[in-house]
This record gives sequence, C-alpha cells and structure tokens, in this order.
Amino acid sequence: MTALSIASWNVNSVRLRAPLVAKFAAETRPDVICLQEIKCRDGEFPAAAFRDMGYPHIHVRGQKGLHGVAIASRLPLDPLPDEALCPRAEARFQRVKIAGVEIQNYYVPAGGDEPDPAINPRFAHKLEFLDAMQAYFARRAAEGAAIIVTGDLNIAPYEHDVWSHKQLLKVVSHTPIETEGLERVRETGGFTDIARALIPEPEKLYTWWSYRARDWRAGNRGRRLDHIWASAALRGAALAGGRDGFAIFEDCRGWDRPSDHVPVLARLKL
DNA sequence: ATGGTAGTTTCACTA
Repeated sequence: MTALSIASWNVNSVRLRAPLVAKFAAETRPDVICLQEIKCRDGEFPAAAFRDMGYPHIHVRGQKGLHGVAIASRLPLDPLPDEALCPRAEARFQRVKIAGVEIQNYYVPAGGDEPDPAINPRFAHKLEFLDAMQAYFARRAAEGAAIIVTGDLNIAPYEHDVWSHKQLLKVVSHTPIETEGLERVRETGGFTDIARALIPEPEKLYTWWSYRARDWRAGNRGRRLDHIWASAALRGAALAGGRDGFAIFEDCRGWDRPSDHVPVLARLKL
C-alpha cells in the first residue's frame, strides 16, 4: 500500500503567494499541490520556487492576469488533454496522471453577483461550465477510471457548508440552481465528496472567508467552496484513513497577506 | 440596503 496526498488551494496570485505555499508545503508536505487563480501566463509561473520546495514536476494552464490553474508534484506527472472544457476558453481546467491516478484541477467561474443567467453573463457562464463538466463526466463514467476531481468549484453545496443557509439561498455560490447543479455533476461522474464522507453534516466546514469581513475569524462567515472528490475506483482509497483522510488548513487564512481561500487536503491509501 | 478588501488587466475590471 502506498500513500498519495493531494492538496488544493486557490492562492489568488501564485507570484504573490509562493512564499505562503512554501510555508504550507514545508509544514504539511503533500505529494501534489493543485492551485487555482494563479493569475499569470505559463511562462510567468514561479517554477524555480516550486522546485526549491520539492515540487519539480509542474503543469501550468495559465492566462494573463486572470484565472489559471497549475499542478505541482513531487512525483513525475503526465499531462493529459484538457478537452477544451471551459465554454469560454478560459484557463479553468487541466488534468494530469500521477502514480496511476488521474487528477483533474478545476476553477469554476465565480458567477458575479446576480444569480440570474438572463441578465448576468458571468452567472450564465458558471451554469454552462457545470453543464460542460456534467457532459464530460457522462462521457467518461463507463471507464471506471481512478480519478480525483479537485479545485475551487465556487459552490457550497450543503446547508452546513455555509455560515447561514437561510441568508445565502439567494447569494451566488449557494443558490438552489447551483447546489442542485453541482450535485447532478458529482452524481453523473459517480464521485464521492471526500470531505462530507469523512466529516458528515451538521459539522460546519468552510474553506473561504471574504476579504471584506472586518474580522474573518470572529464573524466566521465562511463557505465551503473548495472540494476534493474521488471516483468510485478511488472511494475506498480515499476513505481508508478515516477522519485523517481529509483536512482543511484554516490557519492559513490568518497568515500575513493571505489568500481568501485556505488549502484542503486528501490522503489516499492506494 | 449597503459596503466592505484584494489583485491585476488599473483612473477599471474580477472576485
């Protein structure tokens, strides 16, 4: 049996946040780190800093200034085609194979403020992106492949994934069209939400706290936007470790010049 | 009902 630990973190600019990633990597030593919102082109990724952290194998899907995803690994990785999945061709999806596991890294569109696709093109894009994910999973479901889906999905699916279910029902990230859509996507692919399989409701779980709060810790108005899912072939490996199989690194939100998201981590026993 | 902060594409946009 071998262990494989996979972290996911929306860093909100990898060039600015590379020192924080280094601190996290030194403390937690994940085998793989999936990043979102790197906000740079491929060639601007701070690859040398990641090599120094012990992650020489890197796959970047960047774009100028906005969005962008990257995967950094201690183990060799094989890039896989990204299927041009994003309906607007933004850098929001990539996939690789590491130690026999396919890792898919997503940055789902945030969707703007108004949860109505008829008047808000960014919300329409978010729903189109979910449709594209569902169609992709439907095409691949019969394979039975060992797949990890991770990233900033920008949706808090369950009641206890937000600080106030009632007050967020009309707020983008927790509206029924989004939460039901994400459930459909997950079920289409036969994926297990590792966090909730190991840490069931009603325990509150958050991975994001707004920059705009006066005191993020005191108010604790968080949302669980960052996810790690395991395909049916990996469900046993994902749940074998019990509660230690999943972690949220809330302390990172209190570091100097933090991201508004914190890292999440799954520990697989393959 | 409003505004609050952060980052990059910056006297404007996304999140």
